[in-house]
Amino acid sequence: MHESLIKYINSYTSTPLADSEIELIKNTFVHKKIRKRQYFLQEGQVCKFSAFIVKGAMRQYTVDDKGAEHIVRLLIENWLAVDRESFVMLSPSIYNIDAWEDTEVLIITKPDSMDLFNQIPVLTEWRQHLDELHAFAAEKRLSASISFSAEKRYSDFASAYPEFLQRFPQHMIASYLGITKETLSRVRHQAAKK
Amino acid sequence: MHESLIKYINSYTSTPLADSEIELIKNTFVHKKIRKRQYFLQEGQVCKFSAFIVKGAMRQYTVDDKGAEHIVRLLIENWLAVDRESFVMLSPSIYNIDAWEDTEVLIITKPDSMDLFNQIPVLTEWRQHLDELHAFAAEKRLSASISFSAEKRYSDFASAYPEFLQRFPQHMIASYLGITKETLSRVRHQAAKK
DNA sequence: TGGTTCCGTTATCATTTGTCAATAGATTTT
DNA sequence: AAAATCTATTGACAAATGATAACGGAACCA
Repeated sequence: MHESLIKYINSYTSTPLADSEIELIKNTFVHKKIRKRQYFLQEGQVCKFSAFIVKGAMRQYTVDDKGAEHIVRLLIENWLAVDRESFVMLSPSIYNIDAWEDTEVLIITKPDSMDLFNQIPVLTEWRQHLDELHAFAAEKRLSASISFSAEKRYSDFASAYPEFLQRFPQHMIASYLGITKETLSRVRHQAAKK
Repeated sequence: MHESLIKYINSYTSTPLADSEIELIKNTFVHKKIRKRQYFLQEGQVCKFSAFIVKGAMRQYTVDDKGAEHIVRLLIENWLAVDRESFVMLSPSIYNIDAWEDTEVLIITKPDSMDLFNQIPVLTEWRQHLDELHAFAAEKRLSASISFSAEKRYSDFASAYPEFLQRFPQHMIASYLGITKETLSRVRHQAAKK
């Protein structure tokens, strides 16, 4: 169950985890199943857990005054589902996170994660690396959102994350790109003609 | 010259820097002046320096096929001017960074910064904190860009960063928000009537 | 199996935003 | 001081995107 997490951590650290460290990780991360459409986090709650996705697919979104959903992140295996600001600051979250497929996660609380980082220093490397990747991706997405047309954003997304197109319905992709599902449908129609 | 950097670091760490550590920092960060309109980084170059802005204002932007600039970040005192991906990965940057006001910065290379982080462990705390703030801000900006109208994005920006309105011309604010200067002018006109 | 919801597409029309052009005042340069 | 450049605004028109409604088919549920 924890193998994919261990493997994932090892792929980002200079020295592999020792057996004792692996034990510690296994004892700290708790396995949990989240069924399709079930919430992992609801707006207004403090995000008490960070969830490593072992299997499945989730989405993180806000809901506006008119009840419309705006998806800020789509998540699959090997990603962390968490509202980082709420998790770190203990502030109420503005996001909802729920499962789109039946999902299995490994969850950890903030205090447990702090202990774990203290006991396994090499994890700090892992976190730094993740932070960097996260920052790179955020920068690119931001740059795309202010610079590119809907069509270009979609084609970039489709080539960067082809598996997402298979696993999430189009109206969620549209929301993630900041356009309506009708616009996405038209954009795809245009693109197909070329 | 380095006082603002020292002060800034101390404000994010649990224990203040020792005198010897401060000396080390002063000897590692190099002071540099960048005149208005002078480049700190040009597209295609590797970003060899990270620059802490002591005084002044800068902007980071891409240039598209048609020669239009798209500003991804506006920077003032106490911010870091750097293309993080290029700095870390040694890859050619897709960004330009130049000074909008006459600017004074403290610059450091990647190797020097790695040495410094090894010699002053408490700096890791500082970096983690900055990474978190950076991630929070990126999340919010992204969420705004897919969810809100131009008018709402502008008013949010204006209340979050009022000093930027004073220091950067409107067409740069517009570019940062992902709209044209004409649209921003109209949006402001509308807002003023209310 | 029959009904219900979900999903994607299409059409029409409205709204927002972009493009292009002209203008006027500030600022900078020569 | 004159010329050139930069900045912000405005108008007319075009293009992109959103809103609403209708439709058929697929998936899901009872």
